[in-house]
Amino acid sequence: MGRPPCCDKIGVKKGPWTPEEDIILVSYIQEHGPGNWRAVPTNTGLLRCSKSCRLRWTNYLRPGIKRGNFTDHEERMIIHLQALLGNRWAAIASYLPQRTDNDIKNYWNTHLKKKLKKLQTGSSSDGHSRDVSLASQSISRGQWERRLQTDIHMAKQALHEALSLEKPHSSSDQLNPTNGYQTCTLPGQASSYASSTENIARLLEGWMRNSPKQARASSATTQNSFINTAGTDSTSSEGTPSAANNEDIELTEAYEMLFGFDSLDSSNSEISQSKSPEASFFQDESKPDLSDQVPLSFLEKWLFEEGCAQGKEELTDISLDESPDFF
DNA sequence: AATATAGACAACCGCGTCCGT
DNA sequence: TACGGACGCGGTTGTCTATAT
Repeated sequence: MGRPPCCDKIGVKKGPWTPEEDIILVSYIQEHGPGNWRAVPTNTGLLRCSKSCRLRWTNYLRPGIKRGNFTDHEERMIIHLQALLGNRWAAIASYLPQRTDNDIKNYWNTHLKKKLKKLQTGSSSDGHSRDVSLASQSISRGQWERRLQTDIHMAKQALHEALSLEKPHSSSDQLNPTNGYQTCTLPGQASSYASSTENIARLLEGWMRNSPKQARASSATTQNSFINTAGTDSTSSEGTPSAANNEDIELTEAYEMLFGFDSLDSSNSEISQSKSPEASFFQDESKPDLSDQVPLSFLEKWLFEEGCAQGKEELTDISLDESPDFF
């Protein structure tokens, strides 16, 4: 029973998006900004339901999206965040601003799940499995606490960042943040996305070069090309993971990366990227608020009430001193 | 060369939540 | 406070491509 499907109207198109549709949608959003998806099909003449438009924009057309070729770093982030947050892909994606929740979800389902399974069963005799299962499943209290720490820290920083960023934006040509649209100036890009007609031109160019047969693939790749001009593709693709061989090192690195505050401050960390203006743009647009992720204060309380000796001192630093400010 | 199968990923569906009225 | 519309999220399906037989 439930609600009738939003797109069961006759004449609503389904299936893969064509380049033409993409262009129409991008043009419209450049003009009006994302949001009010209900109005998009009517105003653009697209024979798509509002959901489909939103999804297409959020997952593929939005600037700053990096597609394919997950790096080791990203992979580890996903594994650990999944262990921490579960299948809350949107929350996980908020730590990887260049990735969409759908992308991460797909990557998890198609690659990481299998990989972890393989490693767990395949290396159960050589001691690696302990680490893998640790990464994917069970987390010891101490580790969990440290994650909690990091989460609190990041959440606080994100909030601080967001609050300090809000203030300068008041000009009328930047749409209301509540609809998630701002003039998005991305790193290394002088002109704003919103005013960049070059994006569309590049889209078209790419599509023209490819035969219709390749339309689907080229759609993705050309999107990449224009999207990647916006984002910083720090990954350079060849990061084919070799987790099986380097699991211990990787896990160590991953934990350092995830839990060490030094890495939070490092300029090339995804986490630190999530604090960037463009990240807050993306978060405003489609990512959940960090504060949504874990009821941290409650968990902190619980931890302290548990009287866990192990991470108490560590937690004291952040949780007692800082988190009350945050909440 | 043709067919079968597996893998990858784009897109859809349905439910929950938020927010305005 | 209740209601309804809009949006976001996670799970699932469908389709295309690559590889194996």
